[in-house]
Amino acid sequence: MMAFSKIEQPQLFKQQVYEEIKNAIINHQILPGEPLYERNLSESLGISRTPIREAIQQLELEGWVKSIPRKGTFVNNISEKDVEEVLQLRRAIEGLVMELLIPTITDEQLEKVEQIYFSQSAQREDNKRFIAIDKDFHNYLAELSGNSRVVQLMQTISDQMRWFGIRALNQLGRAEQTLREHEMILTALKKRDLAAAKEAIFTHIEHTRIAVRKSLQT
Amino acid sequence: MMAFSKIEQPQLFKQQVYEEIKNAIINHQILPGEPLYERNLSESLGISRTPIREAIQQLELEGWVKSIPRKGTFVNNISEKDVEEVLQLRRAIEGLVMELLIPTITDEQLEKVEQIYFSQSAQREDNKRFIAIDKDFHNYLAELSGNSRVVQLMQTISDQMRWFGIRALNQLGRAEQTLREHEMILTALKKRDLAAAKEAIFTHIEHTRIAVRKSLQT
DNA sequence: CTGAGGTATATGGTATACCAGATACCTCAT
DNA sequence: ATGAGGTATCTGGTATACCATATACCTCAG
Repeated sequence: MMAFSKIEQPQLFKQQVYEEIKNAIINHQILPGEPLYERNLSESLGISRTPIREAIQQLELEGWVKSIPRKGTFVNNISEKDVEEVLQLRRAIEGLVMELLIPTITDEQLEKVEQIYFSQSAQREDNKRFIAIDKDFHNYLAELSGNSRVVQLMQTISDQMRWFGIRALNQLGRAEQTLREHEMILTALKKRDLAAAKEAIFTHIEHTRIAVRKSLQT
Repeated sequence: MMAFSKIEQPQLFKQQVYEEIKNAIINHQILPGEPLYERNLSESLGISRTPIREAIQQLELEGWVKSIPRKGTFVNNISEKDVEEVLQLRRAIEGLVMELLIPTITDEQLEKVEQIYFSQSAQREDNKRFIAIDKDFHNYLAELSGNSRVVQLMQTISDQMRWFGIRALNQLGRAEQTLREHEMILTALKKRDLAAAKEAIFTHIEHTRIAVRKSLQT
């Protein structure tokens, strides 16, 4: 018998629409306050309203848009409060990740973390890739926590960070600072030193907070 | 001009259906593995499939059910892993709540916490009400954090706790222990003592974990 | 000119029709 | 008896039709 590869079921429309719109929001192609009309999207994408409604609902549950019955759905604003909230949450979650991580991390996993760190270092000139790898770094650590709810939460947090933080890296020296801080985390992990790891991640988040706030004021 | 009261817009079907099904799951009227067929629900509830689909999607995003394309959607199981995951998350979130809470809590708010504590104490014989007030206690603390994302997360966590923990309270003396632990938290809050508050909440969660695990084994 | 009230036309909410994949069962050649 | 293959009938996915509300604009009496 031939070696057939498993046929994967086709991706549902609603999932594709969800990704598409979310990316458009994160990349600031759709701005806060702008409407998302179902019929409009339906025509643009060449599909019916049903999958679009479902994609929009998911976006609303994740806080990207706000739907007002019989008026429309609109992209939410980013306030300074949002930044504070997300970063407070991130601090707690990544602290937890460190606690769960340290007792179980293997040498192979540490190597992979280091590898991500190196590839990020190599891309320090390319802002977009740098940010993509930054996300990988934090999400991989979340995966190593072994807690699927934490992984999911961290993904949402990463997306929101990308949304309002994409310009924070343009600040002079922020990329280098990020790399130094990631290195601190990596070093602490290698030693399996929980206190140092938590301190390193907290410092990193605090500096990120400052950078993001600065970028919002401009 | 007469004093008219504002007309509130009617609740959407999908929201009602969502509540209904979620409660049925939490109260173990629908058991893990059981199917939720759209047409079936549609007939039972006397409405069309559209709002039902949207309610089911929300339930899926929150992890209550799993939808398999063209097969059906089924109530998820509760594994010990789920208990661990939720309680790990809860520990991190409620720890954060304490950190955010202590510097800002007012005397009036403290009084309200105490009031909730008293009313829970008064209902120690009525399991159902006791659990409802327990939820109020923790959710109110979350509100005082001033972080809306934390509030929402805590609500989801509370629901899941209710789902797999409803029998934990049947254990001998668990209600009294819960009350003592809540009192510890309250005392620490009154002193604005962060370290003591965190220790108290961590102890409470750890004991809850043990009780829930025991109740799952029976 | 002004503004109350009608009206056309947006919107999302809901109901319904139809499609394709999944499944169980039946049929029938072996 | 058995099992391959057809078939009826489940399922969710998608498209479409229709409804009520919300809104902007128009009309016309004053």
